[in-house]
Amino acid sequence: MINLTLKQLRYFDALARHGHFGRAADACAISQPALSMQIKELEESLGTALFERSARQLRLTNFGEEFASRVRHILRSVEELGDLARASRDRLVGRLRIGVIPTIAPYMLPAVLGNLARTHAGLDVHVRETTTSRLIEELSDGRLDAAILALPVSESSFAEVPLFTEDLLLVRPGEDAGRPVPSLEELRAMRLLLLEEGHCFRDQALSFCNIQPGLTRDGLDGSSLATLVQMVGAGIGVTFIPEMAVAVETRSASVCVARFATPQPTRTVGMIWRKTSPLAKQLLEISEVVGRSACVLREEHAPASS
Amino acid sequence: MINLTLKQLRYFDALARHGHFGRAADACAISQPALSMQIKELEESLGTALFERSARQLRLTNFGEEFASRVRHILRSVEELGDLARASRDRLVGRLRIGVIPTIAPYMLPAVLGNLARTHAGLDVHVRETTTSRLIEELSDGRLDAAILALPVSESSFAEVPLFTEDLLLVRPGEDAGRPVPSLEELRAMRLLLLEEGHCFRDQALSFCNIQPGLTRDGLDGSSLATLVQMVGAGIGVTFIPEMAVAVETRSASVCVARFATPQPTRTVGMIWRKTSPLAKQLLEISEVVGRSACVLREEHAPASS
DNA sequence: ATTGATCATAAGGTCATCTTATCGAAGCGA
DNA sequence: TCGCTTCGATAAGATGACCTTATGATCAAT
Repeated sequence: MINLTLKQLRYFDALARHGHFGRAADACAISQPALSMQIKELEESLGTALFERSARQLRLTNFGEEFASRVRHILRSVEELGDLARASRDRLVGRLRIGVIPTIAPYMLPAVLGNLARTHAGLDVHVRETTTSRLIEELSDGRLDAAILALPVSESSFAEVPLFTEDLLLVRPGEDAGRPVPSLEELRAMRLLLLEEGHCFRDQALSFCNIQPGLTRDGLDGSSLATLVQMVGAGIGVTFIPEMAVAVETRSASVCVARFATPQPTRTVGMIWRKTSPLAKQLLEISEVVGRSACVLREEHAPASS
Repeated sequence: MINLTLKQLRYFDALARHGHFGRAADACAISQPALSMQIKELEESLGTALFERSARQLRLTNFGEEFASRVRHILRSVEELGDLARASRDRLVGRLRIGVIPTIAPYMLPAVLGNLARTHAGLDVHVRETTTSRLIEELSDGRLDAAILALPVSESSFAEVPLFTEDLLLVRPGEDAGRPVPSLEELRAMRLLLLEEGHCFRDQALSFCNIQPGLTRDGLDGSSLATLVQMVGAGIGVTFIPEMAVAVETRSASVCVARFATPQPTRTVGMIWRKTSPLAKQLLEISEVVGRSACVLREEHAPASS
């Protein structure tokens, strides 16, 4: 097989343009013999003459003409590789695949996406909403670049950045407004509506109540916080929601939201990515944007601390 | 400026395809460290990571994906350069610009072009018809690849190949048929019709008659052999034509053609090209095709020797 | 804890490529 | 016709790019 080098093509291009070994060599910042030799080698490896050397003039052969036009195209493409690298070196650009768990996505994404669009124009954000375990799996094998979920994740291969910690609040039917916040024992006696298995938020609620994950009493699992809140509004039971969901979810339901006595249940929302990700630096930046978006969100909508 | 090498791009492509340093190195027939180093250097010169290296897996970065697709395109283009060279190395292909003088072109070209089309399919022949001096000029500065004309040309920078030598015949009005062929003295007394200045055939005729080129007596120069023959048919005078023109030019005119006594006037038709032309080898081939075309032509149509 | 897999690093040798110096051919002017 | 100049090719030596083998580091799996 022929083994051309870009160097040869660059020299050839210069010679084709200048039509003069000496000047072309200058243009390439090499000596004339070096250029002569490379051109000779190029012609030998092609098995064809590219130039016709007469005493006074240097001319491209028929084949050389065609060759030159292709070579120019190739050299341009190679230059573009460099441009592409330069462009993507500084700012994060292109596709960013980010996963978010369902108890965060609907509340944070609008603000986050809005802010990212402003701070990282040209970033093409793809969002995937699913459970923590799936996010971790997809992150691991490169189908995602980052994930926003409840910490801790404790995977040593991931970098973990906490964004903020928020309280979990109790949602009761509207008529319970004003009643004292139940103690843990009272809570355990109430009908607690939970998300389906697999949602970390379910586990967090159970953990707060000191209930073994296996020992849930009924099949009244909801597939989203919205569903749970609506069920609460219908008087079926009580549930938890995180602060960030309060404004959205309790607006249109006849429920009331109460803050637990300290120690309140909380969850820490954070962002994770593969430690090996070359986007690490930019992801840290992005995590700040995300964090700020979320704080604003929480402070605007959460009920005052009790 | 960035200085990429094709080698790096080839290695990168292999690594992108295999996703494994060891196997990619095998595919490139080099050792794994050699590949590692080239990839590292490539990434450094780009200033961006192309791969994300985790313990177990090798993955292209976002940028790497885009880079890979462009690199593949470039590598394909480079391969095509090789193909192009291989294709044009063997058979002469592409444009061939050939010049022919006007006293040859109309008679030889039909046969020559036909034969070339058969023997050198894919050859795109461009014909230019003009005087010897212009042909030489255009050949010199590369606007033509070869020329067919009357030898000798005596330019040391040209290769000269004689194709054949043909006799020049006398064309007289039809009623002169059967009359003895005039001697040189008688000929000089007759009204000799000639081509315009610049045509070598004019000079050849004058030279045969031993007339100084400056001393032509009247303004009855024709711009083509056809014109001259028609004028002879009209009884205005006599003229010469080369054997190859006899069949074409005397068919439709009331003229008769006579062969001179030996030593007959002759002209040698040949082909020339720049000695430095890389087409030299193929041009020699072509000159044979041309020569054969012309011989057949002459033998078919010329009147028998007296 | 050990082993195996995998990629990075190190050290040394080889070959490609560069440089300077020089040659050879050809055009050009005296 | 004889230098003189220009231009590309060639030669020889120096440098550096690149490859190889050997080894290190890391991480996962046993």
